[in-house]
Amino acid sequence: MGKLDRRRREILELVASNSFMTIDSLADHFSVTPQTIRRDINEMAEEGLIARYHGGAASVSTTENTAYQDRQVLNLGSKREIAKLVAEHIPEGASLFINIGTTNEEVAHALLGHKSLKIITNNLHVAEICAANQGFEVIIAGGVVRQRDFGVIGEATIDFINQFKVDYAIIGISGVDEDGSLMDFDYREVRVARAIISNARQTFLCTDASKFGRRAMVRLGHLSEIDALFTDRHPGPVWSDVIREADVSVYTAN
Amino acid sequence: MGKLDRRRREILELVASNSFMTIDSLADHFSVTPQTIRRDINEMAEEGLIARYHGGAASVSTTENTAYQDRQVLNLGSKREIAKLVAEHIPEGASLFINIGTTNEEVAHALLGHKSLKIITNNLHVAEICAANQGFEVIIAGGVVRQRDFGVIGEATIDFINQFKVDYAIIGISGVDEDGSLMDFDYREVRVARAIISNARQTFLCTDASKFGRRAMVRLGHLSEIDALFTDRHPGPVWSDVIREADVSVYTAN
DNA sequence: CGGTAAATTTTCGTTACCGATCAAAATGCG
DNA sequence: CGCATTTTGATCGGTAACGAAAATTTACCG
Repeated sequence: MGKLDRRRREILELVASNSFMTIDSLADHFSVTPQTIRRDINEMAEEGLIARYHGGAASVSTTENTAYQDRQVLNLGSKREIAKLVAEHIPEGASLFINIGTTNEEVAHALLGHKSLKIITNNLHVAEICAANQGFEVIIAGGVVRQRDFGVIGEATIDFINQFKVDYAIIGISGVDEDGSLMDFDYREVRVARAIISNARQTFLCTDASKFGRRAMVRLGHLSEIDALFTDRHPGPVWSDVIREADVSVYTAN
Repeated sequence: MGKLDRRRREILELVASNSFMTIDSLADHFSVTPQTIRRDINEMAEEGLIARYHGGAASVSTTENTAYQDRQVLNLGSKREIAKLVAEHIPEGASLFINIGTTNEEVAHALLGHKSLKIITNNLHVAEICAANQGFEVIIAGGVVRQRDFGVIGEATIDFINQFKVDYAIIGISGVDEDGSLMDFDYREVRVARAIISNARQTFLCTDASKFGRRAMVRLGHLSEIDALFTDRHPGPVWSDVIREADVSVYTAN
């Protein structure tokens, strides 16, 4: 293999892992002139290996599920802040369940600052995020993968979860009714969530305030089964009474 | 929320899902002048939300596991070709096991062209890739997630896999000895692979020719247990005899 | 060692993008 | 409605990146 092939292969790697590389930074990296890099990436762009842009090159997006990625960015700011708050309440060395939801994926990110945790999840993304930390023991629940949000559901999943008993359950939700009922759309996911709650010593509900008042079909449980609610702002006066009666600690980010 | 906030949020989404966006394409998309887009992305770049480059903006890489991503691009070309070849030998409607390995992840990509498949895997990435296809039923095996390659391993994984019996096993490997022994580095992964092979009617070994002669510690099995070998070029004369004796069909890409 | 081809650097005129500035338009608010 | 503020558009000189082509170096092979 020639030096040229090796360089082009490495360019491909660099562009792939940084998503964008300037001509100049590549020229520096290989100690060649920008011209040489231009020739490389122009030819690679013709082969469709990378995408050429003015000033550099980007990886050609091979990603299948853009719909999900788009949804994931919605309300990203508040989700991040909620996640940070939750992470501050999880002690080092704890064991956790984390279920489905984009907010929970942000929680997983926020938890990466911890040294040592034991995490059991039915969310493919959470498993993948947490696996990055050497100090974590990550366990994925087996079962059918739901296409919509990469959640794992089904009877096998419930059986799997029932094998464990952990310190904290991190739960997301699709909606909260005026009477404090926690609601979701998929009864299979609800059954998994119930198994998670009943096998955890404490349950944290993580959801942005917009979910309060949102309608969903399947009843998951009630606020009184929750120990703490983490949200971006207080959900509003309608829920003040039911939250107080349910004896839920409320933590608001910001 | 103002029109400006909405536009910036959407810019963030577009940049995130396309990894790079030019000023002009964004200006077209929002029907504003490039100046306006420049202002937007310059300010967002100051906040650290995106990365500014000459001619456009790229997503700031939040990715944790660059080491794995780098490795994944190695030999990408031949892996893709092997994967394509494998996909051509899998009939519509079949049920499959797919285990760990970057080549197998490419197989998962290649299989997306199929309409309907039932896929059971202990590889987080394969599950995620296959979940994109509405016609697929994807099942992830439960167990401990290995940090190195997002494989799921352990006793629970073996039990889970033993629940199924499928048409095809798609198997990757770390090395093949001169005597035809299939070798791997992790005995826990080997035990999962053995469970997969014994619960499949046919086994396909997918590996590039560079693995032939590579050393590894744990014996997984022997070429004679394999029905077909998919590779990028014939492994060489040293293996000709053992392959013939093992009665393995060899398919070489290109 | 010499000759040939491939790869890289150098040079230079051209094009595309940039930021600053100011004017125009939209928006918000009493 | 009218004023203040924010947001957007237009202009322009300056700079960075571009491709083409020639010159130079490197790699290869007998």
